[in-house]
Amino acid sequence: MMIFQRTWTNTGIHPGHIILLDGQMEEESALIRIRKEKLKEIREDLGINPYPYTYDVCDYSAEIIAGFDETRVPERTVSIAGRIMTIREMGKASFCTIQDRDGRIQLYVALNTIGEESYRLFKKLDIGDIIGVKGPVKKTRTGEITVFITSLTLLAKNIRPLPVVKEKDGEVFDAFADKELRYRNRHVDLIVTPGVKETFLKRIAIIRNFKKILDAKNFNEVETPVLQPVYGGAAASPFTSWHNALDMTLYLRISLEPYLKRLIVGGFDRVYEIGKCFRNEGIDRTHNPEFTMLELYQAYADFNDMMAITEELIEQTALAVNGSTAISYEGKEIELKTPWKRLRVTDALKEYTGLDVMVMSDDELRAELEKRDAHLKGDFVRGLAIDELFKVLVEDRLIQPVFITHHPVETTPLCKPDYDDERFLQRFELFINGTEIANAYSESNDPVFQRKTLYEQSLRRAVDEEAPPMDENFVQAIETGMPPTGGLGIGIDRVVMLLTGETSIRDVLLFPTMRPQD
RNA sequence: GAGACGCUAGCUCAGUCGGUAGAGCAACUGCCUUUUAAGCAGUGGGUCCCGAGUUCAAUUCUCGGGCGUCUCACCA
Repeated sequence: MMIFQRTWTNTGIHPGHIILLDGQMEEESALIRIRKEKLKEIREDLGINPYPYTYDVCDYSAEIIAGFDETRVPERTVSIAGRIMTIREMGKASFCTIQDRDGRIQLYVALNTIGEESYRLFKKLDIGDIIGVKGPVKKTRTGEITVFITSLTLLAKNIRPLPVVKEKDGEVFDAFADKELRYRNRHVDLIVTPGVKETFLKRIAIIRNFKKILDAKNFNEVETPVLQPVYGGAAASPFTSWHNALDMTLYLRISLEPYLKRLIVGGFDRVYEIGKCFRNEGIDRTHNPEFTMLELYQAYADFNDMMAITEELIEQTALAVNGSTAISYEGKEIELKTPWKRLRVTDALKEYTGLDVMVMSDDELRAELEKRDAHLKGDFVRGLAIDELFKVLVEDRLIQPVFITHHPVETTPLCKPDYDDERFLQRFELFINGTEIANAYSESNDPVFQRKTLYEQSLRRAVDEEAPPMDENFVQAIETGMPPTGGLGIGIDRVVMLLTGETSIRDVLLFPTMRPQD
């Protein structure tokens, strides 16, 4: 949309301009002007309110078509509302297609059936208008199930024309293709682009199914603060805000973890939250500044239990929304059937690169990093070097689901070390299609250890600005006594991408973050 | 953060080796009572993203800016 700033010699509003909310004016296109004139004619000449209050919707397109019975006499009469998507006018009779909640259905509008008054109204209608109609359902000569309307009610007049997308035999013509326009005008995209609404319905179904599974396991869904005086639970740059009355800085959360663990301490044995997290970092195909995480915590459980839950959530949800565990993504065939392979970080490195980091010296690790042009933030730390080598050399080769386990202890302060080798953690990350989908720990609950590691992590802020600051209240919660706990985080957007076949996170977010246009 | 590409009518796109632009759909007028990318005849519609420079002349060339898309690097 182009915005023009003009000054007018008189103070009157030029009739050819629309005032925008910010006081600027948009030059009005002829298309909008003509539709506003029709609006006036509908009100004044026909005496019809183009924006009435309700309509008695009794039927929906998909159900009418699915339930059609050709032998039924007399025909079934329906009452349906929707948006006009096509109009084919033939003098004293017309066909049009409306789109409702579930899909599209054709209407037949004949002068001698609906009468002169209604036909005059019909002739003033445009693609994009919302109407309510009643009438019997019949098949046309060419076999299309059609409502032969006997009653027409205008429910909302459109004055901003929609892109006209046509379809024949599954082929789409004049698609609303400009991705920028689609993201900025998602309401239009949802109306005119085939498949978009279905993608978001699938997203809704995925989240609903996750909740169903967790609720059945007696997890309690909770809500924790988005605005936090101290952020933590991940290594990331936060968004910063300011509370006027409290005269203090508040951060938008970067993870759900710190408050969910307080609830475990408080006696909720099983909690989860599905909510937005915010990270002030770059935007690309797989990253949006705000994104949705599932985090769950289960008392008296460890990372093995989290693996079982992860497998169940993903496999069952794939079956629920796709009817299959096999998915095709970017031309790759991925099989989500459980159980999934489990591989230690160090074994994965050995398997995919031949490097046996268990026997390599620090200097050898350093040399390997340099060879890949990979760099650590701050001083050399052996565990971080191993983790970095894994990220650079192995991650994107993990196409089939695999639990990568036992990361070096230096990668996070929030996880318990493993029983028999304290250099490694009881942690896993789930990789599918080269992307981290989930991350889980046997959560650290040793308060002395926790205070020490979080303090050490806060010191890393000197070399790594993404290291979170010390969270005293969180440590005190752990000092109160947290039961042994398994914790799991799943990137919802990435799961949705995987299960819908979308390759850009923006195509699974209704309203991706966009820069303002001017 | 780096590179490539794009921005022309409401939408999808042509085009101008520098002389202010076209098509299809949409719109408007007329015809048409079973069409379906309906059809036929006609009409209108554009600060060619913004700014500067070069030039008699810039939508086109050069530079700068804006916004976006894609790829690469980093964080989930």
